[in-house]
Amino acid sequence: MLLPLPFPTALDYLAPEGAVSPGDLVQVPLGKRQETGCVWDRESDVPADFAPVPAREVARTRLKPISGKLDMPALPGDLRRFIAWLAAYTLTPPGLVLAMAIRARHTKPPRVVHGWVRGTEATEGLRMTEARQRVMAALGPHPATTASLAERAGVSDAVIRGLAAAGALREEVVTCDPLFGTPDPDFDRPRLSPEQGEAAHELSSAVREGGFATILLEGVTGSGKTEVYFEAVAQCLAQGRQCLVLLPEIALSTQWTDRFARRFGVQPALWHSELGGRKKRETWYAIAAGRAQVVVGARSALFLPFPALGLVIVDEEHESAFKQEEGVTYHGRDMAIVRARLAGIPVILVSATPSLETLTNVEAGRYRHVVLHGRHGAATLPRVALIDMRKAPPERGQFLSPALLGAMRETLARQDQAMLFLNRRGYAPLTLCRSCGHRMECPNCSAWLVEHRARQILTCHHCGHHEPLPHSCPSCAAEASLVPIGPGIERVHEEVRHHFPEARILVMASDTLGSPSATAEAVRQIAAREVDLIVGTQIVAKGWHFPDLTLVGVVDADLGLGGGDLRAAERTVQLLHQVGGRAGRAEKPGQVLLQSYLGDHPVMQALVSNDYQAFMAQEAAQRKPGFWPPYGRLAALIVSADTAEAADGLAGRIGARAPDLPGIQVLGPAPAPLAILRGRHRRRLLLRTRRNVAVQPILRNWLEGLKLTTHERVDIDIDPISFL
DNA sequence: AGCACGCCGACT
DNA sequence: GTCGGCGTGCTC
Repeated sequence: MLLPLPFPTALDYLAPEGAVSPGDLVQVPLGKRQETGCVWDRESDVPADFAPVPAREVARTRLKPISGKLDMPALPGDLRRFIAWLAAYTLTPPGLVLAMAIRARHTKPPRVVHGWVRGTEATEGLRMTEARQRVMAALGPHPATTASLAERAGVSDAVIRGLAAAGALREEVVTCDPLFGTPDPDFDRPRLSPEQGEAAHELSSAVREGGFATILLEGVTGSGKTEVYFEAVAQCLAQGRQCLVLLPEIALSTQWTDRFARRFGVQPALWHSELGGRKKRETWYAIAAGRAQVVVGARSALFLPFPALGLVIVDEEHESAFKQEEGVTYHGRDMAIVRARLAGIPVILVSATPSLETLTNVEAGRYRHVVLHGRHGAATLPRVALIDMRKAPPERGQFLSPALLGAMRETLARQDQAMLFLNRRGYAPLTLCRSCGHRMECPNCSAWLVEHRARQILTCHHCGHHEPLPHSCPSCAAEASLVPIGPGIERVHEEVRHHFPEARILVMASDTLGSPSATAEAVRQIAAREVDLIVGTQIVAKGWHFPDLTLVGVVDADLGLGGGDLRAAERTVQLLHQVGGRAGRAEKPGQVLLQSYLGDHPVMQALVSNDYQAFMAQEAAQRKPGFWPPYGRLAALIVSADTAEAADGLAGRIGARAPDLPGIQVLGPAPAPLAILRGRHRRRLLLRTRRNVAVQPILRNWLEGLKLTTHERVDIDIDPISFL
């Protein structure tokens, strides 16, 4: 029995012969409380790959009996194997992974919806008033709820109750869940170009044949990748199987779901962490019952109990947002592949700028490759040009160069839209005292406080700490000496307003938009041409389609390159390519301008020449000799304690017993880039191995027998992405 | 995770 | 004397 608790192993319970089978959800006693657990069978549910902790035998006489079986669908075998596999791979207690799979469902089954159908009693003997006749006429072949029937017939529910009491209406459970319509694979078949058709055929064939396969669908922004993989979804539906589509930020994806609805006639089921309460529970049950056939979700959707999963799609596979950093750390894209392998079904990775990991797997023949070369319809790729900020800098205290301002002016004069991109929220990233040099820093983290001028506060983007913007320097008490250094999106907005007072400007940032519906409204306004200029952070880079947008200006193209992150260059190219892809998606040609002080940097050269392949070849050549991913494996140990001394002490203890074996290296301990986070002092060690070495047994040996006090912690991050 | 147990300081 | 802080260990 696996319980959703951080135990190292499953526990044993007594059950009458044949009463429960693997996957069943049951109530069991634990100490003096009751817990929900999942029946786990040792043979098939525990993977051999990473040598997990063996279960300890408990004397038969001490075993407690299960309290009872819950009336809900069992977790399918492939999901159970996935849970066990992921737990072993990430060195997480399996119960915590199980918790992710059953947390949403709670113990209560969803409310049963009843509806009315024609009853057994004839209506002859009844006084058929006009209202009653309307109700009988409004009845359809499917059960209708009281509310919907009353509305259709234009009567109150009293009329329905009267008819029910007389036997003219009969109550039935509503089987066709109105929340999850049935997608129709033939609802609106698109006209595909020959190239698209061929790609769609290849993907559909993989679905038809079944079996595990990983396929990379690569195509420039606007090449119609979505339409193409929709054909694989259609094939999956035609076979009566379920399909899971993972998107990096699902809450923002109304344009995606609308597109789905136009193609398949109904909205897909949505799954993300903001989904709450009843909706979440009902979605979970609809998926478990097979009524929800297509699920679009964030990475957490990987833990849903699909009884008949036939296809997994990972859109924007290169996105680092797929990596879960808190709690159980796992990479959504990689685990999607594992899920598909364990279920024996194909998985399609989709991107305009695939990750080096994926490209390497393609090259090694582990993944298949389907490429779309052309932009759809009349659209052409945007022209990318560099603005050398060393030669033609902006005015002092400003951030937009004359060249960019000129291009914006021309664009607006043509009645087109322009967009400025800066991946930094707030007004200014640093507030500095001019008289003593004091920097405004977070009391809990080693990070600068970011000014948010609209709210008159300084805030930490790592822990949420915020304080009012002071009038005098807290260090030297000088008055009016604090100055903002560097641009944030609010400051760029101010500058744009100054230069274009007549323009309708929209600011798009995750904190100014807040809810998904606000985002959807902003996107609608842009698409409907109700704004002229957009100033935005990362959020504008998503796959939006803005037909009148012809200019994209990147305010600080160098921004992502600092910080010594392994993937900084790769990520910058991917992000800026994606942002640039917003320009010129319809008939009008698009233009992208990059403001940079590092014009010779390979990243800028790759963007200007639009040669992603050459750039990635160069990236590969840099990572290969040092066995950096994907040519080797990494695992990070984040050591934390409540004082710097304690953190150093623990890091030293761990460092001193670091494994010394051929083919593996330990880097550190070193202060983590965010040496203090939420008041905890952090140190970092990095384990690097050859690709064919499993890091899990090494880590297990290394940390075995390590005694930690309550204030000390060691967090393991297998395949780390972020280096914070 | 929750909960009990047990060991120390500070209180009606 | 006991109340309650938290650090430690266990739950089939």
